[in-house]
Amino acid sequence: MTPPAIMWFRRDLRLSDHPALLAAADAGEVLPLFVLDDRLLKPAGEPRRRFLYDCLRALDHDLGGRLHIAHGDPVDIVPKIAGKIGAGSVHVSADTAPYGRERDERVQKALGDIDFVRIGSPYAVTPGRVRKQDGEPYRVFTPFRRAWLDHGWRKPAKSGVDSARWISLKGLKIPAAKSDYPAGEQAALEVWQDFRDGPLADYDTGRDRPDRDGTSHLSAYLRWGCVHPRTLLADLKPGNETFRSELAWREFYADVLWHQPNTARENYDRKFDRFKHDTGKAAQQRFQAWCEGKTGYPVVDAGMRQLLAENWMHNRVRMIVASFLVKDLHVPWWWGARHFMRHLIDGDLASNQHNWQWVAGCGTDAAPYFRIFNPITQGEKFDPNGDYVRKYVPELRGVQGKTVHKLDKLPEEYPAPVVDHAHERQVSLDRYDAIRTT
DNA sequence: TATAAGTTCGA
DNA sequence: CGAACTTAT
Repeated sequence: MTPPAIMWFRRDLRLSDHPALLAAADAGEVLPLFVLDDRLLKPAGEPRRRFLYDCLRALDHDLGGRLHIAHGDPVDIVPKIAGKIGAGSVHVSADTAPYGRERDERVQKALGDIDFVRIGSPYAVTPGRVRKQDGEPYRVFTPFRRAWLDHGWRKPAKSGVDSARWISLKGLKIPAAKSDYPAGEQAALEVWQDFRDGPLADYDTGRDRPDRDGTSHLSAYLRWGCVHPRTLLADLKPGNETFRSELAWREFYADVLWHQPNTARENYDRKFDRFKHDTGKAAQQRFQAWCEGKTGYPVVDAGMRQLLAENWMHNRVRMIVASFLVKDLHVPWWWGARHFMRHLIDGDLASNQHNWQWVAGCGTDAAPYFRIFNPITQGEKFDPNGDYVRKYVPELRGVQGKTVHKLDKLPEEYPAPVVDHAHERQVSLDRYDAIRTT
């Protein structure tokens, strides 16, 4: 058995916005926001070290957080991490007791009431394991998924033995779409069973409808370690390929970030380093409007307001708002990624940053740059009756049915469009032309 | 996990 | 004439 190493990342949440988070913080002061596999702590070569350094630096510097490390290892890299991140933001709680239950208990006691025990990585297959025959990592999702399936994984551990000990969020209520669903393994399993026996059958199309409840709502549980993906995978049937693929995407992006930790902040496709962004005062104001859900595009605004209200956003809408920020407002993708990480209850560095890169066209296996979402037609297609928009945009509650998507038929108190989509679409295509090398 | 513009085809 | 399909971006 590998010795447990416990790390977590602490960032400054605006706790006043989230009474449930506040209660959890009251219980233990800190929240375990980022948990690493202890194998990454072993001196096993530069790639692992780089992963550790860069993830932590990314989190600390880009997200305004604090790092807190507790461990029993004489791990030689800890001082280096401290040096990288800078004095004052790293607290190391050294504990030299032998590994085992006693040491776990001592560490836990030293760190407060949070039940933080970590076992194993939160992936079916540990990042870095699935490789091409020549040893190189996969850069395209579909072959990765095939190899990942072929690789296989252990059966899930029994409840209460493995996954339940992973991380605990006792007392933490996750403020997501389903109000009042609590944290913890038991709650995660109940959400899973509800989904498995219901919306999963219609997942292919149902997951794209933000006006309905067709997604699994498991993202926060997976991200916080309340449930292990192997538990879900073991429960899936041959017909559930789409949901299995969503889990595969999660593993794929973890693998990509493991191999290239710098891509948490930098373009995976370096050709995009030359891409022209808008970052001046006007762009900052548009970015602000986007953050607040005041762009004048109904689905975009509904999504951004759902994010602020619930710390969660429907996946289809995430794609729409991301496309809008990058391709209609021409803002760097990492601005949007950072905003998401600050607000999403399920925000995961690998999935978040690489899905943003996918939308921006600069990532692994990215969407072709010319795939530009039309925020109006996306709204009409996936929120056909306008129910989603009306739920989150009070100014539009008086507008009937699909009319909420008609920009020229919206009430005066609703913001005018910050930009003209057709024009900005062309601007984006022209800027892409400028960096193309074909 | 796209869109817009153009083309084909049948009612 | 609109739905379905094709194609360039």
